[in-house]
Amino acid sequence: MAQKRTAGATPPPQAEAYLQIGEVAERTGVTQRTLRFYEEKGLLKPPSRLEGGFRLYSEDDVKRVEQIKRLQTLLGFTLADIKEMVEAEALKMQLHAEYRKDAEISERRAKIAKAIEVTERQVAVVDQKLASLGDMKASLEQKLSTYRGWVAQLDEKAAAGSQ
Amino acid sequence: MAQKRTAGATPPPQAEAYLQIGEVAERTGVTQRTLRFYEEKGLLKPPSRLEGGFRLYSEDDVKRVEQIKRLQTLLGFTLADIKEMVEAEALKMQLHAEYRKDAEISERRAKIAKAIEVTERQVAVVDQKLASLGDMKASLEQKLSTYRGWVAQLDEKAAAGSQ
DNA sequence: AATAACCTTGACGTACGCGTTAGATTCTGG
DNA sequence: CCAGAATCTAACGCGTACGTCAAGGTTATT
Repeated sequence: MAQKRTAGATPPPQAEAYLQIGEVAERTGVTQRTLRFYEEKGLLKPPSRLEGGFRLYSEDDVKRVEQIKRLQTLLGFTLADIKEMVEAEALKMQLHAEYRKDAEISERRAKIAKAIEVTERQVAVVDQKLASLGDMKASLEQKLSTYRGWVAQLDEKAAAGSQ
Repeated sequence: MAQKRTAGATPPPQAEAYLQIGEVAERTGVTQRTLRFYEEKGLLKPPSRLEGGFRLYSEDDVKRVEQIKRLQTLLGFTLADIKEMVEAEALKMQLHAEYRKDAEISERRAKIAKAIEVTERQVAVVDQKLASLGDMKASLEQKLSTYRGWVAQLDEKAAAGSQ
């Protein structure tokens, strides 16, 4: 066979735009181990595979990895937290898929209500962090202005001494 | 001896306002183990002791523990990061103590410059986190409004169906 | 002086988030 | 068709941030 073929079990959407794990690792700055680890932990959906078993990632997968990294390193969420958020996202997709089908309306209501609840909790957490960070920034700038005041005083003394 | 006496090696400032580790733990919500751990790691200065070896903490120590916890749990800094910040704070105190003494002016300048540099880096980090959190909040609220739109649509259908 | 309540220093255990081989398999270029 | 690069699974290792005994010593109370 001259062409790469994809596994029958989990074919990629249908386009040519796939990425192997090495490329994803390079583009996202995480290691291959980390990508497999996220998959194990349910943070990334099991990607499609080549016949031989090589993972094939989509651009969406890349975006999700970047999202995970931001949540983790910049905002200090645990992977468990992030998994919850990812699952909420999956739920949203599920809702979207059901949107045009004739599912039970009350059931749809319940799911949406749940999604709203989860999201509102997330907003509350983010608000708390924003407030804390704001306080912190204020106190840091307070410190900076104190330091700069000291430098100014030293400058004055130096000027007075040299006259 | 009818009165508790403090150890000669490291007497507390001089007042009666001291706290044993259990009280500090209770007031800050961390465990005693955590307080000793922070001390081991240099995040808390070794507190004074009673003759028998019991740790005696000050109100300032309590505040520092609370600060550490905020930095850690809300903002996601590692203890190593926090140690750096605490040391910067110690440097500030050192500067303040030297402030009225006749230390070398150029040396003082250098120390202040260093403190400013460290603090500015911290501000930059905080700004990045603020920006990320802002983005995140916006996208969460975007999601919320999408969900609420869905609910509204369901409401419409229900109203139409019941007429 | 006995006893409870609190504290001490080890020292080993644990959960999280990956790092690091190891050995086999698969893919790509010549 | 085969060398060499990329990937696979499995499994043990490691740094961080503590938890959890264990075996005592100290302080307060009676």
